[in-house]
Amino acid sequence: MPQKPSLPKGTRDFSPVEVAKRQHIIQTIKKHFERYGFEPIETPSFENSETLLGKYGEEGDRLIFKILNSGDFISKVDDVTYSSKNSTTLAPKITERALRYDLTVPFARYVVMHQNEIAFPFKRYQIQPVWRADRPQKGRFREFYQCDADVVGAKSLLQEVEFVSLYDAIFTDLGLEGCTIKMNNRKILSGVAEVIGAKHHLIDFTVALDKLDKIGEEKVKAEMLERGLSAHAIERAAPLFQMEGDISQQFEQLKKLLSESEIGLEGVIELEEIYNWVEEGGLQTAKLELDVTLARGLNYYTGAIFEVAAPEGVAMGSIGGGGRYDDLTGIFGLKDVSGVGISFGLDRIYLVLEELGLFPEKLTQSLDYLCLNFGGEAEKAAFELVMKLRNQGFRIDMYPSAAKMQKQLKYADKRNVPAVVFLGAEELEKREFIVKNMSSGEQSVGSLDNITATFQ
RNA sequence: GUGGUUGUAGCUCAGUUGGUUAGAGCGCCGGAUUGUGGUUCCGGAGGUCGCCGGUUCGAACCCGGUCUUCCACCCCA
Repeated sequence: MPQKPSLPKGTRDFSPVEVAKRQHIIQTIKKHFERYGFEPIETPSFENSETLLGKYGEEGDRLIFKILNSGDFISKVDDVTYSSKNSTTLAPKITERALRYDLTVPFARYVVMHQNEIAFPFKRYQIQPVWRADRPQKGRFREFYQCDADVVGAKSLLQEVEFVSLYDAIFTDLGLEGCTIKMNNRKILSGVAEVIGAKHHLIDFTVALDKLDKIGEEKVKAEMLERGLSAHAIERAAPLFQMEGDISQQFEQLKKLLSESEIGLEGVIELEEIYNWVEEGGLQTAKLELDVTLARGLNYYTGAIFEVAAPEGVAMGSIGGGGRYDDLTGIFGLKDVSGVGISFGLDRIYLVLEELGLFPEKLTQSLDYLCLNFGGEAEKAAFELVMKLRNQGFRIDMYPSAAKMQKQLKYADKRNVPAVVFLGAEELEKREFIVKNMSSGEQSVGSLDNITATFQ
């Protein structure tokens, strides 16, 4: 009995139209990456487990897909480990490889391994799928694409400015106007933790703060208490909950709050400089905002942090993120290489563009013309015409058999062909053909002896 | 990983307190129309009701398990 086929949780098939739409996004992103001087690389879909494990925190490790060793791997495990039934000690012995979890850590590995061939600063982009053993939800999949651009070996804040501009250029080109680029700085978060006397609770402090827009001030404070912060510390952090005014006023409020913290002030000054640079150049459609509660994906960021939110009214998690990480390659033994990068979430951008109806109509057209088939001598003449037009670069297909016209036209309809070509016995006799526009219904006559007069 | 939710035709969904042969709309195929599609009319095909097991004379419906979907946590693109 044949089994019913199914797809693993969190994965999807893509139809021709969906692939065309995804390619449209990818092509747009690539075009702008290259315009800004980034070069493409690719890395394997799986890495050695030790390359990935421990880089994303405990939570991240849990979400990494581990690949079972091949061969008789159980017999190689010692009895103590085997009988302990402890996944954390057993797993490393039977899974020596794992699917990549993002593109940044494999990139860091790449940089370290190829450091002698690379001309620094190295600007690379990478568009490949990543895998996470997460529980799927809307816009969260177990297999999804990331589109990353990073620069390593350049400490200048000019890099951050370029990335903001790149975000703006790409989202504008995709027709996705009104995106918000939220910006924060790890140094500000560290500084705040320092001045409120919660230096050792930095992570607890930021994780709770990050939820401000979602659960509100009271609940955030409650969570901070629960996470071990003192009431006094929370009280001192009050100005964070009351940031107001335009961005430069917010910078002033932060400076006041952080006046005792060298690192905190440094963070504010960095963002201020980025902001001033961006202001000078101007953005096309995106808005750059300061968001001191932004703290996600904090694991390896050390400086600026970015996150992009879709235009208002679209319920979707962030569609892009990034930041500066000063010592990512350090874990692989290469010190003092500063890096900064951004990422685009292809799958989420797709969902947003779909929801807003922003995909160009043209993408659903896979053919410029369909040539009908009337059989006999006309079929040969039609095939000849089709081949000539293909050689000229047109996307043209010929119906493979002399089926009823009704059927052939219905097929043209379904394929969303803008125009069909008729070349039957009647036309052949006069050395002609007819071109019918499928949306207007208009027909025009062309000459077989001068096809370029019709097709150009 | 925790708690909840969902699954019936290709798609969107009905289906009464458990009771003969499980329905609709859209789509699909054929005809009206042998050289003109997207409109209309007529006809037709298509389902082991997610899967496995249990209760019952009898299960789409009740119970258990499992997979899937979506949601809230966790975390994140």
